[in-house]
Amino acid sequence: MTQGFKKEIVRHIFRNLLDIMVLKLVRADPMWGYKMIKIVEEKYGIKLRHGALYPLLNNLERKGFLRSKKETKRGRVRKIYEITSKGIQLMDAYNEFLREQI
Amino acid sequence: MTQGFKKEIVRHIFRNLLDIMVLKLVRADPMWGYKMIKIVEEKYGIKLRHGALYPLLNNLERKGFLRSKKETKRGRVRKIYEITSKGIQLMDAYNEFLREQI
DNA sequence: CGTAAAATGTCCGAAACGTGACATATATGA
DNA sequence: TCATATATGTCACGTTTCGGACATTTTACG
Repeated sequence: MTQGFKKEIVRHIFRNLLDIMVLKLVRADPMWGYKMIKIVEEKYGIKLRHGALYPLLNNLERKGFLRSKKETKRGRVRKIYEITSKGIQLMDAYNEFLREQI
Repeated sequence: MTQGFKKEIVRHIFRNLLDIMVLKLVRADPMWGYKMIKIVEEKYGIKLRHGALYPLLNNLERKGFLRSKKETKRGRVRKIYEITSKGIQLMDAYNEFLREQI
């Protein structure tokens, strides 16, 4: 019954609430952009385009919801993002509102 | 604390999840577009533009999530929308997914 | 050595989208 | 009668957004 909409719902959410989903991912576990793409692909079957994700990440950092530090692991330079207290406040308020509404 | 984000969150949701919010309104109480505008304005302080709302409503009907019937009340022709079973299924699946995720 | 994967970045053209204007019809109250 | 409120619709224009391409660096593997 409900599973018929699953795919379009997941698509809808990653189209419209990508910023929220990114904050959620980073909050659960600090990580870098490339890893998000892999996780989202295997968990949800959605291919995030890095051409959209990286500018979004930089944007979220500029607005103070995320902070990043560069980490070099086996020669690979990664930008590890973690959520800021401002980001946590935003998410909590967002979740609260969604729960009330839905 | 969290109230600082309230306004931008409400804006964010009505920007990105307007279709979901419309389905929610109609599900709770069948109504016409103009009334939605009034309700959203007084409940959330958001001004929905009818130039965006009416095409959306027609779209949701075309996709089978809403159905409408014309009603004339004191000379005013209203298009009363009610949610279809398909619309209910979509909302239930959507809410379920959101709850899992958030 | 050459290819694929990891990792991030920018940018252009296309598509999607919202805003505000134009349009129409009736009712109400001053 | 005139303005305002109710009620819905379309459309052009500008903006925002998005996909795919271009670009670069290093590692891993055959």
